Amino acid sequence: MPKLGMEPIRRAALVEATIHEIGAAGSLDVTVSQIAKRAGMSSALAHHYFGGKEQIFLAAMRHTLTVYAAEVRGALAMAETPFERTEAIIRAGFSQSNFRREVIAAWLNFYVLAQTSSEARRLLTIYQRRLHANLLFNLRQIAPDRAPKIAKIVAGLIDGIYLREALANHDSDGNSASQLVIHALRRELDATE
Amino acid sequence: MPKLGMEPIRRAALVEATIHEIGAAGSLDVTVSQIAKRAGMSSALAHHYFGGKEQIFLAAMRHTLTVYAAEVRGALAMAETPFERTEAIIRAGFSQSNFRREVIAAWLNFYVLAQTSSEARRLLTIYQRRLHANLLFNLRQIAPDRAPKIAKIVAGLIDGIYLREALANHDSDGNSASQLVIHALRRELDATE
DNA sequence: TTTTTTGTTGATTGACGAGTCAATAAAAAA
DNA sequence: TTTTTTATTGACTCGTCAATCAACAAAAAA
Repeated sequence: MPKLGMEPIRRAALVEATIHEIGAAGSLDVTVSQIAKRAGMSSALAHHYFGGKEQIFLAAMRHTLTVYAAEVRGALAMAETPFERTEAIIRAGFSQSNFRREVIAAWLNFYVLAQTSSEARRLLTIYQRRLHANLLFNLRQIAPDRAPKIAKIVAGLIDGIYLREALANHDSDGNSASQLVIHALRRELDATE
Repeated sequence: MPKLGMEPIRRAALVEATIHEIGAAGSLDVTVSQIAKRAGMSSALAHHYFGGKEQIFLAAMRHTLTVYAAEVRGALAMAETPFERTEAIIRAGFSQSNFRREVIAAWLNFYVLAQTSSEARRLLTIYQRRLHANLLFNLRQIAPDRAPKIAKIVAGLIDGIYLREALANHDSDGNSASQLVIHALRRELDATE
């Protein structure tokens, strides 16, 4: 029954299944068989298309990053002023979708993997640079000289508050998280020195 | 050759070895045999004293937290004013020792484990609460009403900047990291509203 | 001295899992 | 029509590893 052109479909299904399985396990401790089963194929086929486990993981990470980037772009498109755009970037980081179990698991395990996998670290660096560049570009139009420092603070706050919120015992509240970061941003911008 | 009173010695050796092995692997993907070997005993003995793998991990996490808490206490003891004490807490979070490979690995994997292990989550909550309470106590003496919000921001910044610095490509610079957080803290305190 | 407690390990069990391979089948190209 | 390319899997290999157990040794208690 081989229908041609299956490759992209299979790959997408595997990526999707990987993200789900990692979310369910909370770790990278998932077997290729589990992933393949959820994606509706044999583990041999998963190996055939991706070569190995780590490459499947990296594809899943790449996908998570891509989705996140798209979300940021979407939010940016709706904003007018540099301040609004900065706000939009912050809010995008705390959107509901980023607090889904699978996404949280993806990020946490991404960090762990970044210690030892150079490809994972490369991807993480891309995320960090992109976030920083986005913030910097908009902040420069508000406070040119202080922009670099403010960008670092906002970026750090986004990551840090996200981490705390993601692992908190109560349900994560993206809204109050955003508000907190935006508050700190205002403080920085209001200072006149 | 059984010398009595070995238990605490063995346990300590296993905890130490676990932290080293996790640091070397970057993940929790280390075998009990590896740990036991580094600690100079058979894997059977490790099981004998700890019961299982997860309990060995948790003991290692507890130890990491304990060391960190001691460091904070030490730094606090040398500070006089509430502001200095707040500064001390921040600096303790970015001390050299916290940027050692094993410590970074311990924290990152701790976060991952906190998703699924209720004991790991409990420990993490203790860390978060303690940090927050420490900051709050000192900030209350400077800006009573704004203290809660400022504490959240500082705590978030500590975690977030640490994460970025720990996974950065360059060598981690605890000093500039502390400076950044302290700068943000000043901004909050200088605001008069 | 006999018994119990504490320390210790080699050997084993039982399970699981990554990656390979040969074989099958259908579509497309020659 | 023959051949090549693409899709697909069951079965298998080789390895690993957590956890258990029987057994041995020495100190302490009875």
